[in-house]
Amino acid sequence: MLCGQERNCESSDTVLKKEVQMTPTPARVRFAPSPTGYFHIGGARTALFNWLYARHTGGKFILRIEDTDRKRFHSDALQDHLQGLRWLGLQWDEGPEVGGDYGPYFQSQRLHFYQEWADWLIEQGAAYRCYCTTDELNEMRDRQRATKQKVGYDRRCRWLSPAERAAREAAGKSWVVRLAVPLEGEVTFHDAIRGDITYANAQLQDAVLIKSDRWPTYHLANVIDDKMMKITHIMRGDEWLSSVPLHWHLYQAFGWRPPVWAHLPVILNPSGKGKVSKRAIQTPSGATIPVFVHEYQKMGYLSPAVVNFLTGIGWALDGETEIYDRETAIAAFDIHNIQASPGAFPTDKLEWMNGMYIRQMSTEALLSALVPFLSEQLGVEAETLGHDPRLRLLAPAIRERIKTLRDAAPLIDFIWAEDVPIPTAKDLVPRKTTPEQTRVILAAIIERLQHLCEWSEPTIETALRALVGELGVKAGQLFNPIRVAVTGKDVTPPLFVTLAAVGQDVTVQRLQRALAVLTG
RNA sequence: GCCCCCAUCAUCUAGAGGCCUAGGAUGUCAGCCUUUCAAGCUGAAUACAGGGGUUCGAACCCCCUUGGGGGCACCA
Repeated sequence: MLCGQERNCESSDTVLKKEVQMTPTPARVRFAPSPTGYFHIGGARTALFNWLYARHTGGKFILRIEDTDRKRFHSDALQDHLQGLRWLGLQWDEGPEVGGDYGPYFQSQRLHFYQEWADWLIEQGAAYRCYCTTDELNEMRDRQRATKQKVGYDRRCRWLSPAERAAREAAGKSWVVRLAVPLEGEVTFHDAIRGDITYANAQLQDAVLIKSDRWPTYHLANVIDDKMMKITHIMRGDEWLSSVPLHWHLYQAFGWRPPVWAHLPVILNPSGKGKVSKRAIQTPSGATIPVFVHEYQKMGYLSPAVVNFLTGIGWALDGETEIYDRETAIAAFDIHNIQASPGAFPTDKLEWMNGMYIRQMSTEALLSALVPFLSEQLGVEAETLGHDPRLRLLAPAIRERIKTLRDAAPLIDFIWAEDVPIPTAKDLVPRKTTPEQTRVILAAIIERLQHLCEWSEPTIETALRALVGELGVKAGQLFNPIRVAVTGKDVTPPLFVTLAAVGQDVTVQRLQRALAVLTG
C-alpha cells in the first residue's frame, strides 16, 4: 500500500542533520495520558519535553485523554493531570477545556472512528475477528509454557474459513479484532533518538485492536488519532519502543505515513536500579519520596524548579549551566540532543535546585508562597500570617535556610507557639563555660535588654555586642544561651532578627525563666 | 526464555575521531567566613564497564562479552 520511498526520507541521518540547521517547521505534538492514575513525575517529564518541542518549533502542544481502559478508569485522575500540567505551566493548545480543530480529545468520544477503521482493515484483509475467549487463551498459553514453546497467540482464528466464521457469528460468539501481521520478513523503522531499529515480523503478535467491549486498544487508537490530529512527532516513554513495529504495520495497512518517533529514556530509581516506581521513589538513604506531581506541590517544591530539574534528565542545555528559565530551554531544546540512555532520578539535585529557586525569590514572593504552608503547619490563619510583621522580618533569614517551602515552619514555629519548652541547664550552658558564668551573663543580658528603648535588629545587636565587650566573654558564650532560652532550640535563624521578631516582652520573660533554671 | 534498547565520576550530564593528562553540576570531604544552622567562597577526591578490531590517531566507528533497562495482555 505504501510507501517505501516516504520511509526512506526519515531514515537518513543526513536529512536529520539538515533539519537541525533549518528553522524548524511547527510541530504538532501530544501528551496522551491515560486517566487510570494520578499524574506521575515521569509523565511530567514526557509532557514537558513535548511542550518544549512544541514551543521551540512554534507548533502546538496537544493534550489527548486516552480513556479506553474502562476497568482501570479513575474519576480523579483527569483533574489531577489537568491541575498538574497547569501547575507546571505546561498549558496545552488543544485538548480538554480548551477545544481545538481536531477534537474530540477524549478517546471515549471517538469510538466510531476506531470501529469504522477497524472494519475497513478487516475488509482489506489486514485484520480479522478473533472469537477466542479469555479462558481459551489462558489455556493456550499454559500449554505453550508447559511444552516450552513460544508464548503468544497462535493465530487460530486468522485461518478460519468463511463458513467457520459465519457459524461463530450466528452463534453470537463475542469477538475481538486482531491485526494480521506478516509472518515473515522484518520491519525497520527510524527513531529520532536511537536511529534505525529492526524487528523480525516473526516476533510480532497479532495484537488486539478492538476489545470485546468494542473499545479500541491503545495500538489502534493512538495510530488513528495521531493521524487525524495531524501529529508530526511522537515523543513518549521508552516502554513503547517495542510496540512500534505493530504501529508501523498499522500505518502500512492504512497507507499513512507515520510521524517521527522519538522514544524518551526511562527514569530509573535514584539507585540506578529499576524503573522509577509508580508509587514512591526509594532514595539511597532508605527514605522514600513521592512520585505524583501534586505531591511535589504539597511538599513545597516550586514549579519552575521542578520544570528546570526535569529538563535535566535526558537532556542538557549546554553541559555547563544548571539553572535556567524555560525560555532558555525552549530556545535550545531539540529532539536530537535527547539522551538515549536511561537515567536515575537525582533526588539530591532536586533538593538543591529548589533551594536555589527559593533563594532567588523576592521577599514578597517568598512570603506569599510560604503563607499557605505555614498556615497549615502552624495552625494559624493565613490572613493573619500574611499581615504578621514578624514573618516579614524573618522571611529573608529563612530564605537561605530552606530547601522546600515546608521546611520553614519548624524553623520559626517558636514565634507563634503559646510557649516554648523550658530549657535545661545543660542546654543553656555553652561549652567551656560554667553554669555560674552563664547565670551572670544572662542576668546582665536581661538588665540590658529590658531597658532597651527601641526594639529592633540593629539596636539589639549593638546592645549585645557591647555587652560582649564589657563582660570580656566570647560571643558564643553570650549569644547561645539567649538563643536557647528564647526559642527553645539550639538551631535558629540569626539571633538579632529572631529577637526582634519575638518581641521585647516575650524575650525578657523567657530570659528570666532561663535565669531561674540556673539559679534554682 | 525470546526480542529490542542502553552503557562517561556515587548521581544528573558535556563530549558528533585529534580541542580530553575527559568539562560542568549535585552529593561527599577539607578550608575560609561566622552568634547556632544555613548560604556564600575556595580547594580536594571520584568516571570513559571489559576484550578485540578499524585508523597516523578512538570516550566517540565496528564486533564480542558483561552489566543495566524495556517489552512479550481484550493495560496504557
